Amino acid sequence: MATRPPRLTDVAKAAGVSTATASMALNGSGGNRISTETRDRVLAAAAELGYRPNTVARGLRTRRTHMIGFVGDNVATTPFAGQMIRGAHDAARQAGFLLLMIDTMGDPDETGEAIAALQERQIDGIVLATMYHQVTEVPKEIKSTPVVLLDSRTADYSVSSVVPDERGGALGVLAELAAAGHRRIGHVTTLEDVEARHLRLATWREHVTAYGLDADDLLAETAEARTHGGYESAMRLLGRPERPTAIFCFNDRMAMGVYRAAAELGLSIPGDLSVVSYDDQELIAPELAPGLTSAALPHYEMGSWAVNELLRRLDEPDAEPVQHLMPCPIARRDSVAPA
Amino acid sequence: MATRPPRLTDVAKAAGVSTATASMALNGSGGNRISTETRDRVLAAAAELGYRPNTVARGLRTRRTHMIGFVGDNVATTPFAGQMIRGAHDAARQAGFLLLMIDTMGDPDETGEAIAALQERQIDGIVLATMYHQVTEVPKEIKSTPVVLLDSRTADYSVSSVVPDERGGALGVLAELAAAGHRRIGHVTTLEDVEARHLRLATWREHVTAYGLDADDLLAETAEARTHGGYESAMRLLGRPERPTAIFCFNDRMAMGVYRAAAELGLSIPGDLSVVSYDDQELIAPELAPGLTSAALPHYEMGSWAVNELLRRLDEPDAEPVQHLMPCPIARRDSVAPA
DNA sequence: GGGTCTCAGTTAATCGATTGACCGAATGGA
DNA sequence: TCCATTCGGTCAATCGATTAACTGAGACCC
Repeated sequence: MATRPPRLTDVAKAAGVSTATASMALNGSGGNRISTETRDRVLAAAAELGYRPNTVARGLRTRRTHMIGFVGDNVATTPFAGQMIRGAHDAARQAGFLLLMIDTMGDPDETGEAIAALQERQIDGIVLATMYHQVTEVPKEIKSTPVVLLDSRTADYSVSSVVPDERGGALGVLAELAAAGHRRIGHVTTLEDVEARHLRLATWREHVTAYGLDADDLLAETAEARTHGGYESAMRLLGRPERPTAIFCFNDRMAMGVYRAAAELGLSIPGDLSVVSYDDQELIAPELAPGLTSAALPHYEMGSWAVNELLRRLDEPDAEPVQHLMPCPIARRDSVAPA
Repeated sequence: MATRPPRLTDVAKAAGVSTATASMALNGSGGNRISTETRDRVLAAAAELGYRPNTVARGLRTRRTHMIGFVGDNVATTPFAGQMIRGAHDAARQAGFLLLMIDTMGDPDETGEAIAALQERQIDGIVLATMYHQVTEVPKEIKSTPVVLLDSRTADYSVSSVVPDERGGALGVLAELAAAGHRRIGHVTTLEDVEARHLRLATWREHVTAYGLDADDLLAETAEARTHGGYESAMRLLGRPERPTAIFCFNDRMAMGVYRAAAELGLSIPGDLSVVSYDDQELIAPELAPGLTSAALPHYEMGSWAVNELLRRLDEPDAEPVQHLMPCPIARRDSVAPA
């Protein structure tokens, strides 16, 4: 029981062949130099002994560790991280890779350290994930290591990246409102200067001005992207002389505040006010009453896309970098009714 | 730029010493066989070249990879996972270790595969994490690999483990109610047959029967552990002739339903009804109005404890296994008022 | 019969570090 | 003066795989 796990030598000995032959038989490499019966003998011996290759030794020789570094800026504290990681994890697993995870807590120094630590371990590539859609730079520590950006992009598009199609998602939920006949649509957005804010805001602006409404004039409110911020913004928005018949929220948390404001003002959702939002957070959107129609951030898909793109680049290091926009599907619930 | 990263040989050559000397100088090993000036020369050369050891080669030789396998049963889909992972991650990082993560989706076959995949990569030890407090078995694939259980334990306590002190947490929130003078305290619990349910329910029962109340008779309701389940349970509980003045909820999601039920019945919280709960989920407990008093699950602390215990066992493989109960601090908010 | 292929393997170098065994010079003790 | 230590290093084996180069036996062709 306390014996060491079997090595390739043991398998070779048991099958009566050299380690070279054993290696080729097990890996199917070396063309057809191994006869079928020899291969079977080796395979049988390996199974018999419960042989598992030592991938550290293999990695030393082949310079491939089948490990991917996953560097996140706040993996733990955001509810989105899970799906991103799982998407990446599943795609990696499928290809025989494993994820070596580091959370940098958003500290650039930490990021440098993290990348160094990963490179020391000879990871085959790196997925650089941010928890919120943004524009970043690739740390200089990454030299020739292949890298793919997850939920961010570089300013010059020089590195493969995947980000949510914010515009598409925003158009999607706004279309829900439009189809229900809404024209005066308010927007409640965040204070933070992030890509998501800009794109959602711009798309909303474009949408309402298409009706000849003056977006600047009256319909957007800004606050901290939490329940309370949503509440205050909604109170202001709904307190106006000509109140909007619908509100598009920056995210579900703010929508939660909008719900509360509506309740306080005696407005029923969706009877008196329709609400749509972004993120489709599982702990919020479906749990509110009525269920909130929201554009989902495709975290799982982005995670898996990033890994697959990275794997592709391992085989074709000189392939052109790709910028991918991942569609944001609309989760339709009961927060929209005819105007 | 496209040159290979420097190897130990390069450092040795640059410093005019053998690789053995370079290795010892860099690692501080070999006692005091290296003179100070030689050491400085080697260190300078390494810094100059930007030398980073190849830990794959090192791992092959030393049989230590400084990687810990983190196997979770549903890492992605639960909001708790993040803190558990980060606790483990931080503790590992601090000691120069990295986490190799696998999510098994709760599938036992997957777990076996995962462990094999990790062992092939020669990880130094394994943290087996479950997302909900439960009793498990250690998969037989783990033979001599050191392992620590995170948020679960074996029936026979043969493996080190850490779980939340459910009893302590429940007593804590119940004490909040007691201090406010509540006696008729209802309980809303989950249908699921999990350790958390048993311990919280038992503690509540013990608490209320201490007042001479008959727990069986009237005060516990069971439903699915979601908002709606909490809502229905609360409706039943509050519809009784002598309604409870306070409710202890299995978790925050159910508490959310209790809030809704109270609102519908025209009961104000905490004026007419005090509510306490368990889990202290960041997206729920502080966001509800009024803020919910809840016993926090110490996921971060458990994660870091598990890794530290694992690291300890790497040095002392024969140490007695330890079963640790991690305290659940009470997050006091505004959902409790005098009866 | 001699040369050339193919087949089915084996031998040995290699990946990049760590480390036990060894070694020459200087120091110290008797 | 001579032997034993200590000091400060070097040599070479080693971890467990992969793989380029080689080899011996038959088959095949002319």
